[in-house]
Amino acid sequence: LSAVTHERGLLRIGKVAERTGLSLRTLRYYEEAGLVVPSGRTDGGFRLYSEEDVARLLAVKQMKPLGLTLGEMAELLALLEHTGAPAELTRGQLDEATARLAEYSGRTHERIRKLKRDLEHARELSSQLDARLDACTTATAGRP
Amino acid sequence: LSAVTHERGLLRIGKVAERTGLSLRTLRYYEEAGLVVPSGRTDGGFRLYSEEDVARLLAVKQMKPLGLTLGEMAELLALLEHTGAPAELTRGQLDEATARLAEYSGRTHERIRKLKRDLEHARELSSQLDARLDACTTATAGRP
DNA sequence: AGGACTGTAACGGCGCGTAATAGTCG
DNA sequence: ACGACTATTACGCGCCGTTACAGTCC
Repeated sequence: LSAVTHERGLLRIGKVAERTGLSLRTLRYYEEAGLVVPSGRTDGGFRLYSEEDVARLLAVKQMKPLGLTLGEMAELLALLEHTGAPAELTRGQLDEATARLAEYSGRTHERIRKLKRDLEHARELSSQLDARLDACTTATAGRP
Repeated sequence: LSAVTHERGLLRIGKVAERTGLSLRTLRYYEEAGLVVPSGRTDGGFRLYSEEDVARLLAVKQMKPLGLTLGEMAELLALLEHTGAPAELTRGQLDEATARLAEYSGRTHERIRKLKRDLEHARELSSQLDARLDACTTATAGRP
């Protein structure tokens, strides 16, 4: 069995957690949510992740800032796969996929605007905090 | 009673929700969490918010992007109030407040870095989505 | 008096963290 | 057979959304 997993380059959950920076709990939850389902299991029941699975997990990690639910991320990933070869889709499928992509695109642009606002607010608060911190250390310096 | 609330400019929860953009549920929860407790109540039990309360709520809303818990935001607001007049604090209080402020300042800087990373990732995904969207609409255009 | 508003209480949900317990691997 | 790893189950939390039902205001 070990020979097989090594040949095919399958990883158990611990190594995957190491390489992705995601917790074991998160990996199991992603499977439960249908977001990233490991390609296999050992006879004993251990999850086995392929390199593709890992790539998908990294993609998910990158998508996190978009603020989508896990279900939405699953749909978006599927959408990106399906539209990889648009020629193989029927007219109806292509229209549908395009519409869904457009929606996610819109939400992403909106999210970017929100992130910019958040960053601005964070900067304001940061300078306010630092100013107050200065005032306090100055006040401390002028003590007996 | 109406005369009193109008004289003092006290608002009921609905108007406060309108002006802050926060939901009724959120306002009630913030009170429960000790984050923003309305200055008064009517005899019948309706919450009455002062202009100061509203200002505090808006401050809270601005702080949201920092990713603090409601309890931490409460502490930070209290900290900013207490350090408003550092001269009135004992040496120990000032040291303590300064230390706590420094911690929040550090966390804020960290958060800003994270927001920048998130924004970058969101931009990447956005352009990827838009490119795919282009490919799909182009494919659609070249159909019968 | 009636309609708009507000109160409390309770359940639900997402995205995990955190045990607790038991089984699997090399 | 031993230690390291993993499985499932279940409870908890933060931050609310969402009823359901009852009371308040003008």
